[in-house]
Amino acid sequence: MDSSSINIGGAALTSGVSAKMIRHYEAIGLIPKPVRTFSGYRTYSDSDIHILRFIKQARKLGFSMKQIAVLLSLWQNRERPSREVKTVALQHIHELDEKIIEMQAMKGTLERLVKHCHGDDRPDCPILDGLAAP
Amino acid sequence: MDSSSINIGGAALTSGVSAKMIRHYEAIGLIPKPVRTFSGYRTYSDSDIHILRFIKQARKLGFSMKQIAVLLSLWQNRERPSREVKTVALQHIHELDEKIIEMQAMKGTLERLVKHCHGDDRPDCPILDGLAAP
DNA sequence: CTGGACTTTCCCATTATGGTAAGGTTTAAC
DNA sequence: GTTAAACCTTACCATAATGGGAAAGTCCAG
Repeated sequence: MDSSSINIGGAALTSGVSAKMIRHYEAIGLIPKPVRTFSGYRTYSDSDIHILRFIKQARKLGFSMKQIAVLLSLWQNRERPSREVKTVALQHIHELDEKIIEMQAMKGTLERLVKHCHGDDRPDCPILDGLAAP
Repeated sequence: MDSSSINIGGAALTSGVSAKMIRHYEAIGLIPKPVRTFSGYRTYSDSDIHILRFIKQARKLGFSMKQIAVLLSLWQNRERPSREVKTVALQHIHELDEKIIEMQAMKGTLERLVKHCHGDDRPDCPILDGLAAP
């Protein structure tokens, strides 16, 4: 056996991607089908691990699987224009921004309601009032 | 017919909750089963609409369905201690905060990477490098 | 050679929402 | 009075990314 060839469990450990998700990424065509042993076990090379690490990192930064598919193909294409990579990243930053702003608005509204709620045994509650009358 | 009794379409229009979701809320037991006409059409009263509006507003503030179930029962209980409502709201604010912080961290990392990427025809790209080497 | 740790595939669950299809009902227009 | 549009019903499927579990096969160390 090639010493750099490992089972899915080892690939999960060294890449930080769960075995479950490695199989899933394979099923949706995000990663190439790995070589199988005679008995059907998947075996992963260093290059496979590298790909998994890339995916893991992109997930940590919140990229969607579709965006990651694009990033992966750009990563593997030596001729890519960095412009295309930057476009994907900028778009994702924009999405993050919109979600952050939306959540901050929710938080602001809630904090306003909470501030006026006694939060004791009494039943009157500006929070419920605020939900009932928008 | 009671003039304040409307079909699911009218309930959707006046509450802002889609007919699809009204049926769904009924299916999961979040709202009471509405009266049906002889032919099986759901009919909604003013009080039903009021409930739907409450749910709609809570969703706009990002509460989960489970939290909304709690809020609804507190809303309908005249004896509730406002403390319990406040607890739910504070917990949700906390969740929002954690998500906001996480997304801001992602955004910060991405902005750092993007700043160093030329974004032109050249293939070298610090964004891809950053994803490949965490 | 046996038991434990691993692997395989398959199915189900999550969250909240939407789409579609096949069929019944109501209503307004002719 | 009939018909067509606009509504309603249920049932199933889909989304995004992840985890859980079962049943069965494989590998290795004692």
